[in-house]
Amino acid sequence: MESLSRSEENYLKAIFSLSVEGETVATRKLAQLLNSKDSSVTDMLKRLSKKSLIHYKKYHGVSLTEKGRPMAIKVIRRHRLWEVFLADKLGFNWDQVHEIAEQMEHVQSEELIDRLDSFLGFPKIDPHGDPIPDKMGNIDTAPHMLLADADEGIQLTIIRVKDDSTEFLRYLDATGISIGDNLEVTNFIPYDHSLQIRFEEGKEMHLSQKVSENIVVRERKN
Amino acid sequence: MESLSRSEENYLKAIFSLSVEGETVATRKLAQLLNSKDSSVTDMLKRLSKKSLIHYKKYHGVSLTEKGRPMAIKVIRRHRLWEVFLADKLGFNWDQVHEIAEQMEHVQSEELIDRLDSFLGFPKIDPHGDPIPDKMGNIDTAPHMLLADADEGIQLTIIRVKDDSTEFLRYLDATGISIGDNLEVTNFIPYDHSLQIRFEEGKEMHLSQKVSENIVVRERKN
DNA sequence: ATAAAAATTTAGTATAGGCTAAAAATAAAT
DNA sequence: ATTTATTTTTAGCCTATACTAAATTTTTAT
Repeated sequence: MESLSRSEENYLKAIFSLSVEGETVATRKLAQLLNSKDSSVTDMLKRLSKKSLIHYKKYHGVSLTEKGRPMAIKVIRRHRLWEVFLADKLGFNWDQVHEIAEQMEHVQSEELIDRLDSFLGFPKIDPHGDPIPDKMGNIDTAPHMLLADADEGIQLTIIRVKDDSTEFLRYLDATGISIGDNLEVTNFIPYDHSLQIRFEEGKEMHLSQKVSENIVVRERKN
Repeated sequence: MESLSRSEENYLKAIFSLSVEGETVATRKLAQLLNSKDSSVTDMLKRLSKKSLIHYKKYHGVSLTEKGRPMAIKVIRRHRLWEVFLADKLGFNWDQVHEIAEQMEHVQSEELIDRLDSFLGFPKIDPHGDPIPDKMGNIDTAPHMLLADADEGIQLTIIRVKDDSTEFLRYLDATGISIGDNLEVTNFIPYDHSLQIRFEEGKEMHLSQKVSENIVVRERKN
């Protein structure tokens, strides 16, 4: 039950979000995501390993342990709940909430988060569409894919974005793309991997590979 | 505009709250309030002095500069607004809010605090009765005194508490003493500096010196 | 006005967490 | 199967912040 430092929490969160079932997370990827140097990451990995929060074998990347995973999920739960608070209660735009939530997520109080959850009406997703883990650490993982990987002609719904950066979200706002929009890919252009899409209401649009790789969709049931 | 570390903010806040017009704050008092060693305080005082946030002359205590004072007030504003949020919106008791607000007060975002202020309806006081500085740093300083210093027979209103600790606040809850209560001192006992008080509704009570020194009152106008 | 007590500062040390540059291990390419 | 490129780790260093013990200054008491 010892509590973690801000840095340790950030590392766990980063490891969790880079984790893919069965694979291990590379030092370099972590350094990239955390904006720090590979050598600094190695240092911290050793510390986390000593605390049994991660599995670490020199030169072979890391994964969360049974002890570390729930702690990572807690940080993510806090982050996403605060994002909902900022957007729903304080009226922040979805491109502003991430940065502030990065700070709020480190406030330590289990009761605070439970009360916040209740105050917000037990939201299931944050403003970017990411699922919010419940108190027990259960996290919704409905089938989904990147818009970039969708086949032509399939009916899709945008369920979330992968990139939470201000720049990307402002771009989506500017082009009128939102969570919940229904659309289909009408044409995949192999040359630059860009896509032609058509929204339910008929509007058509052209998206670069980079954009379509940061939009998460699910097949529309019905 | 460079922003301060958590530690620096805590020091400024502590200096502010120990400051008395015209006097200087002693190293030892700060160490006491911050739960750290005199020598650690000396170190930090030098750093704050180098940043021109405090006036510091070796062996003679410190005071805030024109640059440091508004920064201290900002931290206090954040702290008290979060306390209101925790109590009014999340339903925390007044004895629980201080500790959590100690963490939330360090979240850096001017816009966050302004929006929070508005969301809360621009409250004037926090759950302990302490005045909340406005956006410009103006802080209400109406005449007030300690209950311990009040003369017998004067009509008083409890406007705040000096000690925010869980123990003290639980004691007040248990004895039914709240902000806003009207009372008068009926008898001062010189032997142990304790007081006999009578509430407006007639209830009488005996208070130790320690308790009466942590209750702030004003003379009841009318 | 000194001596004793109290407060403060200095000197030296520790820890968390980050960095650079060099060394070592792994992966990729001929 | 070597060589080359990439990734990762090690070694050594730095800053912020705290600590202990010793030295110094100020205050208090005789």
